[in-house]
Amino acid sequence: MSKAPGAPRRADALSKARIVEAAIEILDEAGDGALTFRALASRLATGAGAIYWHVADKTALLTAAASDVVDHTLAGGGDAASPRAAIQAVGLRLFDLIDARPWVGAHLAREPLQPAGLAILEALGRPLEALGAPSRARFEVVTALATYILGAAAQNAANARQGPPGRVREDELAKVATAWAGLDPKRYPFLRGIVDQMAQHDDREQFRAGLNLILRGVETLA
Amino acid sequence: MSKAPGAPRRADALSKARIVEAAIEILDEAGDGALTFRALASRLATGAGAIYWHVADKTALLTAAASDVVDHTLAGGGDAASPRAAIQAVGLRLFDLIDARPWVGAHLAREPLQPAGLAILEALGRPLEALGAPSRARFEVVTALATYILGAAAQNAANARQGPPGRVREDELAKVATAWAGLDPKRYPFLRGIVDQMAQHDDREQFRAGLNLILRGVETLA
DNA sequence: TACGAAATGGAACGTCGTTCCATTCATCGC
DNA sequence: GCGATGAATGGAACGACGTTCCATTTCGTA
Repeated sequence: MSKAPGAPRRADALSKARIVEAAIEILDEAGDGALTFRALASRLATGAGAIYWHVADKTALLTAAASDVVDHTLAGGGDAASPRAAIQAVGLRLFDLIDARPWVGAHLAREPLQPAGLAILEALGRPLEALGAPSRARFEVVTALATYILGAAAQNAANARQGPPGRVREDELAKVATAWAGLDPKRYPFLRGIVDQMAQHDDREQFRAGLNLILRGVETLA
Repeated sequence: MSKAPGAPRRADALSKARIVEAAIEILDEAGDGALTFRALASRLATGAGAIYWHVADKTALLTAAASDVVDHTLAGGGDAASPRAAIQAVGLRLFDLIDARPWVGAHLAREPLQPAGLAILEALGRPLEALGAPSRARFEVVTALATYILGAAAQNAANARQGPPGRVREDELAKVATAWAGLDPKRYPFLRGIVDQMAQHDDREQFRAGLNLILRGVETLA
């Protein structure tokens, strides 16, 4: 009687959307390593095999999950005062997203050409011509921005992998700082010289500074 | 009688150096996914358990392998005409290394603070003060450079993962280009506009262009 | 020559992604 | 109304992996 061929078999029927939603919950609660087809099946009260009817494999699952949260993050952008501010805003929004959900950064760095990656390129590229970048350099400039942002994402995700429990970032920094301080001064004079800056730096500010460096470089092209 | 406690039991005795060497061979020949403790044991004509006497785990093995090839690559640097040329040379040497051995890029992006990562920061940092970067910004500048370089490394490694057989890079680009051309013009106007640049770009030139953007930005700080 | 520690290598464990397949259920032609 | 068809399900099973365990061998030393 019902015309929809996809009429649900039960109220809580499986669907790609529901699977991705559950996957995101697991990733947010317990991180990268906790996303398992068994854990996912358990949370959805089904078998692991059933999931494969809706999702090709684990990579596709992570791609869909990353695309979901990235699209949502990028959509939240109001209009900025200047093209430069617009690009900064996109970068910082992505930084904050990956700071909160490191698994996005890890996956994005591993598979850059997924839908989420395209959305990032598009969001970065729009304000670009207004910034004054010559049109023939646009490809090089967006990819440079994306490379930097995704690189920072990967490293942030790597940092987050060791110490998940909350306020231990300072301890981690202190540990790295003492490790650097113990380095051979003959082989690592430069690192020894910036130990203090390293110990006191703020990740978000560091990211913003690097982004500004690229933007300054772009402005010299105009 | 012999004073060395570590005297080899046989001529082809196991050692960390020999294990790392064999691991590098496997990685170079068959890529990331082929490095297995079983495959490694088979190549060394021993058991998987014996390897653990010399190496803590797989991460440590990859870290040692990456450190080996990165140190070797960085050591090959002659003196450059200018500090700017020196930094460009370090970047391009690393790009070529990772282009030839994508597994290095994949591991470096996943674990940035290993010995290899420190060597990269040191190599980038030395020419920096001569470039005119204010000393209080040195930390931000090196990490920005390293973030960009390691980001490009990760993406290059990701590209290499799909099509290992030699001269198919052009085909890959063409495939991505037609995919972009088929994108919804309403949602992706910018990407549609740079499809041609994307189809014709050269990876190494693109990398160099992004590096130059950052270096220009640094020079505005002086 | 006998002993203890370094070193070895193969078996075994637990977990993962994925495949397979018997079974269920809603739909559609008769 | 009623089987037939195919979408959808879920649990068992497969093969491979990283890692652990342990019986055994080998060597320096007493």
